[in-house]
Amino acid sequence: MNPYRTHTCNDLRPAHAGQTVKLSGWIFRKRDHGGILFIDLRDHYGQTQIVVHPSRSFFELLARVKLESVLTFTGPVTMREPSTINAELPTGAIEVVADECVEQSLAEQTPLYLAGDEDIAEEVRLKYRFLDLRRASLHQNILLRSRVVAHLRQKMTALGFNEFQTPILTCSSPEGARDYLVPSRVHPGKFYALPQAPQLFKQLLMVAGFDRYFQIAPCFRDEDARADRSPGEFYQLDMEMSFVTQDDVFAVVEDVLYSTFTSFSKLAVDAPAWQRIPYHEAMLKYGSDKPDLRIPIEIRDVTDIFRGSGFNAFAGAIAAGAVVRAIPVRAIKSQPRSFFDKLVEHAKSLGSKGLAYLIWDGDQVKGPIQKFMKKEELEALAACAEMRDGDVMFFVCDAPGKAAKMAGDIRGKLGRDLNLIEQGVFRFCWIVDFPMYELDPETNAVAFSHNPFSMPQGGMEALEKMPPLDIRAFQYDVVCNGVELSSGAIRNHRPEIMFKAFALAGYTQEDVEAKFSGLLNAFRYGAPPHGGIAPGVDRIVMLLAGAENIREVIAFPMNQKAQDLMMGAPSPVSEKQLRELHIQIRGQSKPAAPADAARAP
RNA sequence: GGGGACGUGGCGCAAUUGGUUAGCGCACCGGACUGUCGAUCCGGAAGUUGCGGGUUCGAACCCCGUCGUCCUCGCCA
Repeated sequence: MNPYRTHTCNDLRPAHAGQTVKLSGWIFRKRDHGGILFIDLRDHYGQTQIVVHPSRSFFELLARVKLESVLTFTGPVTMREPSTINAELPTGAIEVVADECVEQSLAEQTPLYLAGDEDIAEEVRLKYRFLDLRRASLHQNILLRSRVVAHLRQKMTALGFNEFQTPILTCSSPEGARDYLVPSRVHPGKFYALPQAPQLFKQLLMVAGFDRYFQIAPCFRDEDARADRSPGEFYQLDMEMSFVTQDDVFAVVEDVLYSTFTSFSKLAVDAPAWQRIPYHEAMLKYGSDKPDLRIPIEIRDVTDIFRGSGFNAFAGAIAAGAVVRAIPVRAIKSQPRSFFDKLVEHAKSLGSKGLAYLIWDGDQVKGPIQKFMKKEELEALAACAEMRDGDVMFFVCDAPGKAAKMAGDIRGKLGRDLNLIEQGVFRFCWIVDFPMYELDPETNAVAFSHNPFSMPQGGMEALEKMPPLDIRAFQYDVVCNGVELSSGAIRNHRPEIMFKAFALAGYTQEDVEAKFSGLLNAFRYGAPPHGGIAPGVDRIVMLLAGAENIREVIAFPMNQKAQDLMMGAPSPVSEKQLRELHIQIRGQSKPAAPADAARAP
């Protein structure tokens, strides 16, 4: 018989009454009445009340033992008196009367109190992650993640995808984010890089004829953190398919994500097919390429109405190439003056010179810029967003990209501050038709705007005949509630189109050959048209868990500065290790720990 | 690298905005208690207010610097 338990802490019910059982777990809470002691014994599965009578030899030990100690109890399952049944607990109708007690591991006082619901500083939670993970909310989030990953695997396999592993030690990629580098011992001065994504490998698997690839793929990028972006590493449901169009990729992703979201959340989920919003339309209407469609505000372009108007601040800027974006909001005229003032301050903090607005009040239009506007101009503004009594229209004026971004930020802030965000729903959309190229704001040169390996829409003909900035790529994002869940593309599998695409961005054929020889070589021996996408697993689980922060769905996350406070990573290494790797630390920051670190080579 | 918020016993917070011995809840320690389920009651210990400097008769509070955490911008093909 197992020496630790016959049942888990969530197994026992009235039907077990009379049986002698053995339970092991952590002491979650104690209620000591002197003449009787109740212990809530907790394990992964649940909790069970243990009753200890003072006649027992271990009564004194248990009265003093610290919470979170691990113990094993043996005794009979007993029905509780009706008045003492705890309907809140699945095991609340019974209790186990302790006849024997074995201490497995006594705990010191824990640095966080696990039975409470108080907020705890992240630093403490991260340092004692193994304790924080015992708490119900985080424990459940990690379990949810486990079930989601299992579901993704099952679903992908059912759809005919094969799971692969790809190298973790690979080579640095010339484009994209900063790499994590691993020095080579055997090759002085050379480095491996951790993959930012298995992008090239999955394309090579398509060239190898595997047809449908997927992987729950670890990705490593040395970029700074955000609330929805853990530093260092994250996971993607990486997939790639041969002989597909964009529509085929969309169908798979809609199937997988819809089934995942409906399986693991009670919230309403947009049923496929999800709406497709061209990139330019998203930037215009929502001021973002990851719009939160739960916010019922649509931005308008009103440049033409302000062009030549009496409001010189805008009219002058428009003459110099600026645009005006209007953000109409319903029924907020009664907001206090401070609301508007704060919003103006917010706009200034975004880099705007101010934030103009007009208030539709009865049959009048009021507000700081009203006096500059002609009656017909006000009527045109009212018409473009069907302004009615009580509505307010905010205006930003700047260069097109900046104006869109500011308007989008203000749209989001209004949505949050005014509680306009639709609750209880996952709103999905595709952002499609990303531009292939954009102007580098510093050099004013044509540069790739996203993935240089995407197939340009129209292929070679588009590259040869269209103005580069008008060319769109077969590139797409899935967005859910304002969170970018994934990016993907139909790939460019034709070397001659690739050379041309890179040429427009200023790369010679030799550049491309030098940087991407592996992929190019593969494409010279028969490559299938292919495409794919890679939904972010952490973000999917974050949405499903309703978590505000991605660390809430990662068992062992790093902090914002990419440190693991529990393990102490990153850490200094010994001089011996550095020598083996042919590494010498530059500048002031010498490795701290080993005594021999100071000895110069 | 820039901006913002925060930093007070183990944990979460407060301190009438510069004024008595820095207070409260939880956890902890001691005592009481035979039916609780965030037990209750009584008592106790625990603080260089992140650190360093400055202003002041007097600083948790104001100023300068510094460190740390989080949010954000840059960055994330």
